[in-house]
Amino acid sequence: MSEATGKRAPKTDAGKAPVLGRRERNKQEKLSRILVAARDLFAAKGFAETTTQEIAERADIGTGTLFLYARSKEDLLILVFKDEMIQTSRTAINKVSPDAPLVDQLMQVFGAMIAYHNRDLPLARALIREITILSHPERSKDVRALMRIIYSGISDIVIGASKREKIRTDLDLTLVGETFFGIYYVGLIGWLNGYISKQAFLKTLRAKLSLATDGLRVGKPATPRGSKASGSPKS
Amino acid sequence: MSEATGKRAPKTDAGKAPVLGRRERNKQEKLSRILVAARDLFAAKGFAETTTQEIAERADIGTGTLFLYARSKEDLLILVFKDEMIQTSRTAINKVSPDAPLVDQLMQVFGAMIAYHNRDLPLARALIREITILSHPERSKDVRALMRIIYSGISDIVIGASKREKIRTDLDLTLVGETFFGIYYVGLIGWLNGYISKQAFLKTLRAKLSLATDGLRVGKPATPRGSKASGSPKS
DNA sequence: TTTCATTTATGACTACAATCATTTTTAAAT
DNA sequence: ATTTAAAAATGATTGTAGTCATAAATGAAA
Repeated sequence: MSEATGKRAPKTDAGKAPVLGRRERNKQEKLSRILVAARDLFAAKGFAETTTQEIAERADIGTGTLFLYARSKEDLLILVFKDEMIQTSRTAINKVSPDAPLVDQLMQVFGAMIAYHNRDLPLARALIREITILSHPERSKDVRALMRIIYSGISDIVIGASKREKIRTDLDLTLVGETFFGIYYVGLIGWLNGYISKQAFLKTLRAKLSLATDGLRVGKPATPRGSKASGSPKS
Repeated sequence: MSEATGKRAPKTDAGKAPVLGRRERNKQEKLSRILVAARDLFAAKGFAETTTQEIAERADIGTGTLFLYARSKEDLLILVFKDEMIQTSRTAINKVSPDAPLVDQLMQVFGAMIAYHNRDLPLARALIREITILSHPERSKDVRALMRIIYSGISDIVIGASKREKIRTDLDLTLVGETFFGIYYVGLIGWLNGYISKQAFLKTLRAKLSLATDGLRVGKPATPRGSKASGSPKS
C-alpha cells in the first residue's frame, strides 16, 4: 500500500472513486509481482542467499526496475513483511482472553509475536535487524505504524486490566506500552542471537513483566507521578 | 584482545611469562594498525563511506589481510569500538552518586551511554545495528561481555539502593537489570531512528524507569513471586 | 493522428566486500 | 646452513547490490 505512488488521478476522474488509470494499475501489478517473488525466494532460500537479480527475474522485470520499487534489498524485506507483522500484532491483540490477569494477557500478545518469528529464525534476524535501525528513513512511517498498533494495543489491555486489577489510573499509557515492549524487545534480541533458548526467553519475559507490573518497592508508590521528579518519598 | 590468536607459545618458553614470539608480536602490531586505521577513517568519513581498501591501505596491509583479522567490515566495527563501549559503561557505573535516588542513578548510567552515542549519531546507528543482530556469531562473546558489565552494574546499583529505599529483597537482580536495560534500549533505538528528540528520550526514559520502579499497582504486590504463575490474587 | 513532455523500464556498468589460489615468512628440525 | 611444514600475507578475481544513461510507454494537448 501507498508504495511508489505520488501521481494524482487523471482529470477525468472527478469523483473520489479509486478508478486507477492503466499506468497506476500496471505499477501496482508490478509491485505485487515483486513482493510475491521476493517473499517466495526469501522463504525458500533465505534473505542473504537470495539475490536481487533472482527476484527481478522471477518478477519478470529488469534488474534496475526493482530499485524503483524498493530502495534496497533490506527495504524490500520490510516492504514484503510489514503487513504480515501488522496483521500478526493486530490479531494477537484482538485474541487476548478478556478476563485473564494482565501479565497473562501480555504474554499472549508477545507469545504470538514470538511464535511468528519462530517460524523462520534467520528471516526474523534479518527483519529485526532492519526494523531496529532502518537503512532508509522513508520506511519510518511503516515501522512507526506497526509500533503504534502495538503500543495502543498494550494500552488498551492495561485499561481493560485496570477494571479488574488494582492499577493506578494516573499513568501515561503510552509509556506503559513502551516499557512492556522494551522488556520484550531486548529478550527477543537475546533469543534471536542465541544467548537464551526460547523457553528461557518466555520464562524470563513473564518474570520481567510481573516485575514491572508489581514494581520493585515494598510499600506503596513513593513518587506521586504527574509532574517533575522527586517529591517527598518515605512511606 | 584475544583476537586472531590461536597459536601456542614456542616450546622454548617453558614458563608462563607472556613472552610473545616475533610472529605473535607482528600479528598484534598489525591488528593494532588495522584498528587505528579503521577508527580514524570511521570517525573522519563515516562507516558506510569508508571502504575496506582504504582501511587496508592506511594500515599498510594487503586487501585480503584485513579479513584475516576481522570477518567483515561490520565485525571490524565491533572490534574497534567494543573496548570503548565497555570502558564507557564501566566508568558510568563507577561514577554514580552513591546516595542519589535509584532512578537518578540509573539516569546517570544511561545518560553517559546516551552522551557517548550522541558524539557521532551515524556511527552509533551502525554500532547499534550490528550489536543488536550480529552478522558473525563469534563476536557474541564480546557483546555478552558488554551486557554482563551493564547488567551487573545495574544489579549493584539496585543492591545499593535497597539499603536506602524500600526495595524488595527477593528479586532476581539479573532480571531487574535486563528490565531497566530493555526500557533504555528501545528508547535509544527510537532516538537513533529520529522518532524522538534526545530531550524527549531522556524525559520519557526517566518516567519509564520510575514506572518500572514503582510498578503499576495501587496496593502491595499481588503475586508472591518466587514460584510458578498465578496464586490467589484479590486483595 | 501526431506531437511532446513526463513517467517508467531497462540492462550494461560501477563500486566494493569478501574469497581464494599462490607466494612469502617464520621457526623448528636436521 | 639447509630442509620442511605450518602460518600468514597478498592481490587478482568473483559475486552482487545498486546506479545511470538511454529507451520505451503513456497520456494529454494540438
